[in-house]
Amino acid sequence: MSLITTLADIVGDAFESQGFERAFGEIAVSARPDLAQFQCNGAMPAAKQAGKNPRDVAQAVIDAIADTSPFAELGIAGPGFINLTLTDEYLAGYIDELDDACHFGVPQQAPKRVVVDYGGPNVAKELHVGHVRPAIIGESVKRILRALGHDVIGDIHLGDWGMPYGQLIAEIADRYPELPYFDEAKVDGYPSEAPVSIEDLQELYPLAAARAKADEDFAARARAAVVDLQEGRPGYRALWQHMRDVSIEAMTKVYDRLNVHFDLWHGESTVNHRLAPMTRRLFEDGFAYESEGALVIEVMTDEDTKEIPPMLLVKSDGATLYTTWDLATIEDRVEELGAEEMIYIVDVRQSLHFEQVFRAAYKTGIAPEGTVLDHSGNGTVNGPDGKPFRTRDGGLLTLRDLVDMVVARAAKRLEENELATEFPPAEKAAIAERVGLAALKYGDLQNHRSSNYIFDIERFTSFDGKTGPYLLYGAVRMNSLLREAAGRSVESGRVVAPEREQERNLMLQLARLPEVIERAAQHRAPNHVAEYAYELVADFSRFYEACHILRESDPARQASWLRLVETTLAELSLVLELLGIDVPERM
RNA sequence: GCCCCAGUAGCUCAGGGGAUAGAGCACCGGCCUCCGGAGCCGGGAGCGCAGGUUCGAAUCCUGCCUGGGGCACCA
Repeated sequence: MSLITTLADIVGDAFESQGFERAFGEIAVSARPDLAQFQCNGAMPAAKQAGKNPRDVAQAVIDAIADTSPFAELGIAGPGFINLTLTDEYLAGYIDELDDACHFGVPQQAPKRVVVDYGGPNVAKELHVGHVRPAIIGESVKRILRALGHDVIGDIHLGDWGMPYGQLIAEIADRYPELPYFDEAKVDGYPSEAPVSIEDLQELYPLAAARAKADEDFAARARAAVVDLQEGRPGYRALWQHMRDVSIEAMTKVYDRLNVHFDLWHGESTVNHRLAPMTRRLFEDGFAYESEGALVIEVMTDEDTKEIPPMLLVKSDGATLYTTWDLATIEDRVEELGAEEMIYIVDVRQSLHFEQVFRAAYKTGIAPEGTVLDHSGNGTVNGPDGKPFRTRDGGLLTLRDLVDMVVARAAKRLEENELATEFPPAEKAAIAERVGLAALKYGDLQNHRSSNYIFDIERFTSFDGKTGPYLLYGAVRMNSLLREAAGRSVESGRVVAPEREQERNLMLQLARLPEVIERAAQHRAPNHVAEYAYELVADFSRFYEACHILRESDPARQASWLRLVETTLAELSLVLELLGIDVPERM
């Protein structure tokens, strides 16, 4: 159990014994570390409720604490804050038991089946800077929920079923009419080799899209191709499958580099078989009705004071669209995956879309009561001008180029600082890769998920201050210290009561992980974990300066300090893993 | 026009109805006979405006100003 919930139990018991709800015993890290380590604010609302004096209530609660042995100090301050400070022995005892096996105090919750929907790139288009946030944040959210014991499935939810693929099919048909995919008499036996490479697709797609705008005849053929594709015309399906496969192969390379991994590579197309039965049922059950030739679902209720437009279910030309697919995907996740919770890490600008889809899902029973549907939107990466990031010529920066840029900058910095110079070139390159990615990821994750931030490569790759490289440096230094200790046959032992402030602060910091993870999970906001990683390393650095471990003459204290380093490294490793940041052995 | 989001230090950003609002960068000043100085210690400076709710508001509510985004047959 976490330290803070242990304390909340003790104080909650005391509240209860005085006739109050035990929830008033909630404990927080003190806002005034000069006065106490922890605080409880419950006496003030409790007194309010009972019509009593808050300081009297606080005193009564303190007097009612059954076992005061963990506390060095218990006091009242201000209007009725209960201040708590632990004995050093108690704190050391708690830290002594912290390890991987007990998840560093992180409570394991009743597992829920959760789907995290993140990534969402389109087939046939190269990943670009706009995909970096959902990828990094989604991966972290997935890992954070897993750390709490949930059963989490990460699904990339590819954009693979819309107009773009009709346009591409039409374009390819025009250019290479001799390909077997366009022979209507043929129904199988298509080549296993893709007729187009990912580079071809990336070149063809913008051309086809532009052509569809300018050439009505082409646009009509593209629309017809979409309908044929969705109805299962074998040649089109085969060609589409090639496009999908080569795209996945290309994006996997980039995602792997980012340490982003999906359990499912589902997409819009995955639920194609559900579309017709679902829309038919919704119409028959009276949920969907005709409006301006299209089929829509009313999602506004009597309680709404704001206008919310109906959700478009089927277009007037009979085709489905992304709302239909997203609704069917909810159905699929409930029925096939047993999902109880679906979290969408998708651009915040999609919020109206999700609002409509979620309302429709609840209203129609596609999402059973109690299902959590949550659009936890991400913000954008902006350029120095505060607008969404563009290359110098106004184009979109590809994700691959972005990663290359950051890694190259990291490599240059290593050189400038004459670091890792004696390592073999391959290791040096691997280190630059990790430093660059840590810089990129930490630069992203330290911001709140939903806020936009300015991408500043110089700042992110800087080796000073609150950056990814600083965290790696901390971890590597701990590793190096432990290696040195092992070389001198110095062994770790039981954690003993801290003597110095820096030692005590590090212990208190180590004890905070559980509530950090819970808060991050609750808000789907990895920046809380990112902030904690920095604080942990910073507290370690202070401890490291103040307590010279290898020179310490008292063997018990030395063993305790070494143990503290081991615990810190283990916890930091966990935290960096939650952020998706890889640590090199040395650097 | 309606709706959503944001406005916090010179810059980039955190911040959970609680006490004296925090970091990093930049700027100024210290610290290696010592485990990795990518470090540590110290310094100044801030919640868009106006009301309201509350014992207590950066946080909740209302209005205004500024910026960004979104408003069915693209995704």
